[in-house]
Amino acid sequence: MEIATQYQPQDVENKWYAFWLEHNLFASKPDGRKPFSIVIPPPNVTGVLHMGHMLNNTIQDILVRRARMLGFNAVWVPGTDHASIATEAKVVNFLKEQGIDKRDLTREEFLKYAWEWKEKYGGIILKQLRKLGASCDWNRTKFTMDPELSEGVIDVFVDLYNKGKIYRGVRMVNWDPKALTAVSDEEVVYQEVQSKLYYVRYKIEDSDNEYITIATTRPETILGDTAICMHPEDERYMHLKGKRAIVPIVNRSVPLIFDEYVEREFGTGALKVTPAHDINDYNLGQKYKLQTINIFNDNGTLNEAAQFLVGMDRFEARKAIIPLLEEAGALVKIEDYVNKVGYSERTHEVIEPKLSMQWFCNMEALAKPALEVVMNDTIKFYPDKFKNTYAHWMENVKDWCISRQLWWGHRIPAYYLPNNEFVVAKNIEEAFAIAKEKYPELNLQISDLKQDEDVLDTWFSSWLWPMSVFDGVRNPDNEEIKYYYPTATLITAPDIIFFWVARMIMAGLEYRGEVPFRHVYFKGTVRDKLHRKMSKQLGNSPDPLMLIDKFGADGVRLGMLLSSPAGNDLLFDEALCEQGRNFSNKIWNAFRLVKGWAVDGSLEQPEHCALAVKWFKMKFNEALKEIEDHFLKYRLSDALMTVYKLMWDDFCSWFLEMVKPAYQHPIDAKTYNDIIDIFDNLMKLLHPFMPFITEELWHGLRDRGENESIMLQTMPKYDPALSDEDFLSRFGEMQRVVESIRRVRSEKNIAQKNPVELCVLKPQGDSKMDSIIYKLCNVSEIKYVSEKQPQAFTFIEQNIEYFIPFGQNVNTEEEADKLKKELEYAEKFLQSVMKKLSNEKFVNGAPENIVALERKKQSDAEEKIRILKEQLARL
RNA sequence: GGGAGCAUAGCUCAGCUGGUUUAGAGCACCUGCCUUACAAGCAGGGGGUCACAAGUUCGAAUCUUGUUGUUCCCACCA
Repeated sequence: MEIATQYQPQDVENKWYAFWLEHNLFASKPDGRKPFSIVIPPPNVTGVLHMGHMLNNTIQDILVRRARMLGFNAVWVPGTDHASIATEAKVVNFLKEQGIDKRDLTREEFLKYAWEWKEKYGGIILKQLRKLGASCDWNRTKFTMDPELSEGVIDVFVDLYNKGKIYRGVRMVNWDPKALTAVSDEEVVYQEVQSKLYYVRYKIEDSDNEYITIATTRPETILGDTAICMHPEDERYMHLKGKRAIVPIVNRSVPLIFDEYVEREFGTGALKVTPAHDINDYNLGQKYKLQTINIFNDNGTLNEAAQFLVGMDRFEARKAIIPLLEEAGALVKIEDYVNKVGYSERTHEVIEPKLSMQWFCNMEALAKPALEVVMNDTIKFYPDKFKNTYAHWMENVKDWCISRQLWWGHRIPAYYLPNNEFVVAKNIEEAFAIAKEKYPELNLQISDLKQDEDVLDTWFSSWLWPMSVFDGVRNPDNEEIKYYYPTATLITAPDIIFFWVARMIMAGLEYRGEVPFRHVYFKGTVRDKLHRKMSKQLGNSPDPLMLIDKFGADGVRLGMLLSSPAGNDLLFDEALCEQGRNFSNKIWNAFRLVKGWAVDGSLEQPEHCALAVKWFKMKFNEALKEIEDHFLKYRLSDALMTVYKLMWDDFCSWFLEMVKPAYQHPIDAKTYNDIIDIFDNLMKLLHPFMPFITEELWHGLRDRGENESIMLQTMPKYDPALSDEDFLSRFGEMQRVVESIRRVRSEKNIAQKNPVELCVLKPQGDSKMDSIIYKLCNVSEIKYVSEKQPQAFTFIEQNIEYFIPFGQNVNTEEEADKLKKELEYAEKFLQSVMKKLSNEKFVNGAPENIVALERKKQSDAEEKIRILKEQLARL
């Protein structure tokens, strides 16, 4: 059989993914087994795969594939999120490119375009996930605006409204003047910007020439000022109590108020108050019953109320107002200033605080039990440091603004009546029925009801995701939700802990009385190796599909995971994928080697092979224990590294070299079958990490049936009965002897093809272990001697002297130097041990076994020193 | 401004309730090898006063306190 020397992943990966789909191996239905479910954090329907998704979904796939092989009925539910702001913005831009303005469209027309756009471009990301090997049950693919999911969202809204948890009210909200919608506090990102601080003086009313100077970063809002505020204990302004000032340009008389909110040290200690356009000013306005003058239109231009610069954009107005202030003699000075400005996360537009009528969800009652389940570890966070962050937010939770002034999303099921009242109901018919009963005097027609124009915040559907994908909101007693809920593990990023994780917990407890997941694994941010976030502007974000093309999906999966402890950032470097690819190739070649051997059934199994098999099985078993422990703690990188070393070092470098038959010689059947068994188990162990190559090689190892897959095999399990400490330690000693012989060969330039003799200063040895030394080291003879050997390279293992005689060629000086170094080391070591042992307090105070250990160290070191000194003397 | 985390080899990280030699891994690096599975490889090697200081202890990378540096979260002083 011809097998290429280099592994070519492309064909293999496509072949097996198609095979898995064809045989429906990702599909799951409730049955008698224990469930293991994961719901995908739904990516934006318009999104394309980036490195963050790669990491996140690799982790999910590993957990799901492993669970399947551990005998769970595992399901991974895929889907996408409608992402109202992001998607609507994309559709608006798309239409603009075609010369269509959203404002010229009706809601229905726009939504028709949006759906068309979604059908055409949406869900690309799910196709891309297949390249990664994601074992999602694709038949279950959900979209947050699917009819049944939407129905659930509306049900929840109506229910919370009826419970009094949802209310409508005027509040200061974060307004995005580009998207023309309110956004939640969590969707605002603050950035430091270089700006200016303007000092402006206001004339004191009824005074000759008295002024008060304030400092502001937003002079254009002067047009909406309705007060000046100072600290009540500020000596400089005491005399102004009870007076009024004149706002420049508009010449409005406003009161001077005093409140402790003002920071005396900042600026002049006097603050202009614009209740309509600043959250703090708004609070002052409420407290002192100030007039509120809204000078902005929704798109951020100045309106009639401003009187001046009407129609101008807020940033233009900020410049244009300067000459007006100068003209009025009000501008005192301008300073450079660095301040923080809030931007909309989605549109990157500067947020404008705005008073508006919005819908809110009261969080207090929902938050309480949700905090508790995390604090008492009903839900476990990995790493658990995020409990702090979570607790802090939950304890200070504020009401959630859930309305968005958009069209793409779940429309709020509130229906307004001609008398300005409204009713909340699942649909217009129900609303009509309620309204008729409530207001018989209105003689209502159904056409009198006008539905609220706003849609719900995207997270108001996402928070139901672990329930809604199993239709558990609409239909809470169905078999699926009862079987799969709660899900096993949520894999997500810490930056959406409040947006999403916290709210899913609230919704789960509210609607099922049960947590939505047992564990939450927080992955880190994927950054480049210079610790910068991946971004389009920097161009430091590699295209995942190109990486897969270059290194294979298995290689990339490994690359993602090689350095990614939970909660730590992943510093991505293509070199990691290269390492993954190299590992694929290593496995591939191990396979080539094994498959290249001829098997001779008549041969006896040699001693060294029997021993090697015994050793590897034990080693494998030890590794299983370690790996199981790592998985329990979600230390996936460590689990992977354990498998990696088991495969590369123990299996390839040691085991295969030990059992490898001489060139063009056949191997005995017993050993061969053991090797195939071992290889088989290694593939199973590796499969969750590298699904493709393991499936390929698993099929290559033995004749498999047409429908067989490694996915359906049982994961090997740690067996405590198999471990034999004594054997492993004797084997380890032998390995160290082998390494020492190699070191001598390397240092003395003795080629592997030249056989050497090994003399051991010891009455007798372990012939079994010796058989391996013969096999690995090209040793012509191992002699047990009672005399030290002259003219030989020497080394010491476990205080036994070994000699490799080499005639006259020994450079005594060099050997002596080496021995001196070793001696020096041993003496220093002995000193440190003696320091401890000569300390009476240590000998009396420390536990016996620790002291005994130190005494053992002492005698070992003394013995070694004695041997070294003898050797030196002989030289 | 408030809070949390981190600081161990060139890089990324392990190191569990203090004691298994004088602190480990992977990558990178250096030396020698195209040896018959793999140069995407093999064999060998070098590299760290565990951020700093003090304390607790017979004993500290590990516990306490302080200092410095760094990251993240929350708040949002015009």
